[in-house]
Amino acid sequence: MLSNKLFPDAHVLPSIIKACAGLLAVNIGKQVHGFSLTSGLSLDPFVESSLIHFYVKCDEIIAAHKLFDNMAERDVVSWSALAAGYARKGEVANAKKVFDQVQYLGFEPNSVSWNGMIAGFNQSGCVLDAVLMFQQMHLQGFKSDGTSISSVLPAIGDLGYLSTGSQVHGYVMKMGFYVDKCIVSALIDMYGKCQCPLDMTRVFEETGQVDIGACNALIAGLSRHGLVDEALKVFRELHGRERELNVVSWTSIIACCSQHGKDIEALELFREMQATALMHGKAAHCFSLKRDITSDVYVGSALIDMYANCGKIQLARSFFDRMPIRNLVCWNVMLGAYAMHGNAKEAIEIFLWMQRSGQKADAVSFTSLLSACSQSGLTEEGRYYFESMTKDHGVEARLEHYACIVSLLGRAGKLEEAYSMIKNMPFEPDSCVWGALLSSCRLHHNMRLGEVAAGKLFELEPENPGNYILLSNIYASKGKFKEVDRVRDIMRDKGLRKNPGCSWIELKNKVHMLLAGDKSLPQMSQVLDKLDKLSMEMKKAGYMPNTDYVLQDVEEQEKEHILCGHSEKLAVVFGLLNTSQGSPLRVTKNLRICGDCHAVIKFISRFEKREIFVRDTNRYHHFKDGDCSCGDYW
DNA sequence: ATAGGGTTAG
Repeated sequence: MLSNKLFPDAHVLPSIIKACAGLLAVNIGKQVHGFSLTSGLSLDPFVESSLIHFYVKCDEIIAAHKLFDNMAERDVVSWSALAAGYARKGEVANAKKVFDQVQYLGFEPNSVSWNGMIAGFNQSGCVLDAVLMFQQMHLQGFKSDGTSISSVLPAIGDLGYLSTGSQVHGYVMKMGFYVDKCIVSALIDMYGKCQCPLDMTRVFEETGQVDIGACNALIAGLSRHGLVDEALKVFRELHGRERELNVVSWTSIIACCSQHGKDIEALELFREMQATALMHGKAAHCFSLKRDITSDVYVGSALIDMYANCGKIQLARSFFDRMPIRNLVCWNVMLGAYAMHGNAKEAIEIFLWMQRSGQKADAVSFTSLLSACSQSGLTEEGRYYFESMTKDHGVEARLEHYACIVSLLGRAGKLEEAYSMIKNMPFEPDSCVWGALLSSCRLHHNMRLGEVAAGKLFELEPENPGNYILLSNIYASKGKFKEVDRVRDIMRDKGLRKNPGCSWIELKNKVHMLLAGDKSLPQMSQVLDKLDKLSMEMKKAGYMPNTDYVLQDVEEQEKEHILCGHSEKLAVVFGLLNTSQGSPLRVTKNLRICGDCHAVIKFISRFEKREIFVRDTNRYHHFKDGDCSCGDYW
């Protein structure tokens, strides 16, 4: 238009601004705002309210409010947009104040006003306020329409309000809303979240139609209940009918597999998706190229997570720094990344930055923050944030937070304090909390509390071999071999075996799996030779094998263990033999790294001049020049 | 003519 020397007027501008809001094109939108100011078109009420909405969508509530304050006349639309904006930000008090003001000034809130509030509260996770808004709407005599219903259902699901959900379901039937695809999907989602997989399936079957949204909701719901095979079946049926699978279908099923340990299936589905997507041709390809997809909040968050999981924490951070927009997930992923690497100082730095940016922290943020403090021994900082969480941030402590704080105190040797923390918890401690205490008792050789924790764990999860092993380790470290045997007997009677240790290493695009005492590896004799040579060098350097950890491997497998060593050691040496001098090694282990292996790998990193990354179930260990990033605090 | 609200995944 401009290059044709045509001047935009007050009719076309709102559409342009709406498009900017839809694309979250912040900079272009601001340019259009500038244009409307210089041209005088900003005085038009339509232009003004579309601009308010634009700023609300781009999460710039302050800019939206400033605009609102300068308006000549304010109508229902502008009031509602502002109220919804505060709801989106999770500023509940402000949202309600502005919303009440609409009625106080004599305006009638319409369905868009109500629905905007419900949707806004939903987006900021204020799900209880979303449901209350819905109920208030009814109390004031407003009938909910399809939009209100599909907005409120996910909130009801998050809260697990099954009876409210069923009431809404009844209302849906009465009003004939079953034809609305969004509502059907939302109902399936709600029953899934309310632990009712049967009602979920019933709704899906009752509606008869195979809508893609409903299928996707069903797949997600089945996945939530661990019904992976059923989810795959629904997906395959959908796929087989040559129906249009959308990106949500693929994402749901891939997530379902990767969240339930089917990593290979997840990767295969991903490949299959790419092959299918190729058929959609150039249009999709051009779209993803033109749009810098790595800066999308979701893609970006996943990339940060992936690089952090692969040990490339600096790369993860540089992606994070370049994100144009960051949402809660994005911040939490970065916090979690630092927690996994035990970088508590950086985690705290990110947390403070998050506060300055106006992003509210949630329960997940604090889990990472506390876990980071616990990993690094920042005991006082961890205590401070645990208190501040409820007091200053309004986040109620959950089980996982107690598990973190117990582990924080326990690692620091404050076992009695950790125990009294458990005793004073406002709810029943679960296996994670007791497990944190037991691990700490193992670390500090505390038999008395170790027995208490183990006793609880044997009730809570009698089939988990890890707890028996930990208790027997405590006994072994105290020389109480009778008790060691007693625990071993219990394990044998229950038919439990120690989970086999297993490590992975990726070499030349192939993942190699190594088991403790594995003989199937073709290069095993070379690996053992190398290990022998390294042991000799280590002894020359004054290294003493840690018998504390050898004691955990009594019984038949003992000989193999001593001969072949633990899987992480094998994987590291296997990596040494198959990579060029000086290149880094990355190993993943299915259990926590063993203390003896930890010492050996420290030595190897210096002697062989290699950077070695080992990820265990708990965190990353980054070995370099004979030291580990964990500072031996673990 | 022009502005404001919805489901499923990460």
